[in-house]
Amino acid sequence: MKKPTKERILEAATKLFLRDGYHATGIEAIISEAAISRMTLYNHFKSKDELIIEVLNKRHRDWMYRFTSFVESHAKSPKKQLLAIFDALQDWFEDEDYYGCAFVNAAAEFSLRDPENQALRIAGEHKHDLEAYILKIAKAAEVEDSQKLTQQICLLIEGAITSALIYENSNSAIDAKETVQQLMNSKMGVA
Amino acid sequence: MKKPTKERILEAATKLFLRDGYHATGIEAIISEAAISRMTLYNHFKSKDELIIEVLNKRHRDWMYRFTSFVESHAKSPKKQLLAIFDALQDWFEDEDYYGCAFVNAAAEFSLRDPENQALRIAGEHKHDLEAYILKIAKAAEVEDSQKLTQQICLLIEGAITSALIYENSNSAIDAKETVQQLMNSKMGVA
DNA sequence: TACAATTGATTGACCGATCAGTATATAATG
DNA sequence: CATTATATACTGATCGGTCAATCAATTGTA
Repeated sequence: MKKPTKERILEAATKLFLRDGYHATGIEAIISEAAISRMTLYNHFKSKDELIIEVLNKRHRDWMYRFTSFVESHAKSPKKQLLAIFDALQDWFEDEDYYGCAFVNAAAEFSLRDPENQALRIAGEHKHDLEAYILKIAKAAEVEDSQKLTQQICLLIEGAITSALIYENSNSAIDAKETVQQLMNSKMGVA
Repeated sequence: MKKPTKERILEAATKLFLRDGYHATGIEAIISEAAISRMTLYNHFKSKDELIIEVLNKRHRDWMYRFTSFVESHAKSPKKQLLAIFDALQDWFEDEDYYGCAFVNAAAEFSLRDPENQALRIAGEHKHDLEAYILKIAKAAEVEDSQKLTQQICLLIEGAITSALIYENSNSAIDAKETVQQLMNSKMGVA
């Protein structure tokens, strides 16, 4: 086995949490998927909750890296990067094991009444970081209202993520991209 | 007690499933919330799975009724109704017990690998019905491309639902509304 | 009006299965 | 030999679901 045990556990857990849900995935399933034994898992993580937290933290790093790498390698000018965002999403949605956003799913599954919940905190931070990244590009693109455009792009990103999952709309990323294009072309005109 | 027992159970289950999640909500919590005993629940529903299905079916009816009623009572012309959609969302988001969309949450929680899963089927049907309703209005509004506008509105609806939950953005519905307004004003112009 | 019979809803005790987590013993590694 | 990781068996708690007894209300009969 090449990969460190801890990494194997994290990858197995990530796959199952995404595919089957956080609550529905038991310890048994994780150790089976990672091909390790029970105590090995508890040697690396002190509880399932902590495993969930580490999975989400790692997912945040991995996802942001993949996302930003795609955007910056597929487009050079900030304006084109704003559109390339949706090519990155399209690339993601085409994964055979696309099961939605780990953070949106976590927000759906963990009770929002618990403000102490770490998973929810990480989910919020993830979306915040994503928004900050887009705002940075939007400002570099020198669009009319970078703040507003960023909000609109974020809305469309979230919409595309959900639509790709539930509507089984394989074009949601493309639809969102065209919409952003249309918004950037329009000279504004709120009623 | 005025309300029928079955209805009380459905309301209690709906509240808890939404707030705490489908898996995390146990039978014990439901019968406690509904102030009934265990067998009373199983007398009305043969299993938790069936209860979930009935909750979702009822939620679909109730949600669509509230949504369409709001839209149609707050705007008369189809064009204005397309914008009133987001006022309806805003109204929904302001519920003190807004915990996201029951169907999006269900899709997040139940394994998408199981194509037989009833909950996922209902979630898909719900979104399909919602889209059909919007398309009907869009056609009546005689916009340039009603099909495309409908897709865009659906993307923005889903985005607003998620953003209201995770970003804790209380303006997501308003942002989405302004975006639709901007899209309707723009004379198109894809690159 | 009286009273028993029937029926349907409700209850608390209980079932096996499975949950997250642990104790202990063994095997591998330096 | 010392240390670390692994495997097996087990814990108490909780899961969804069931059973048999009981309660309440209604009905039939006189």
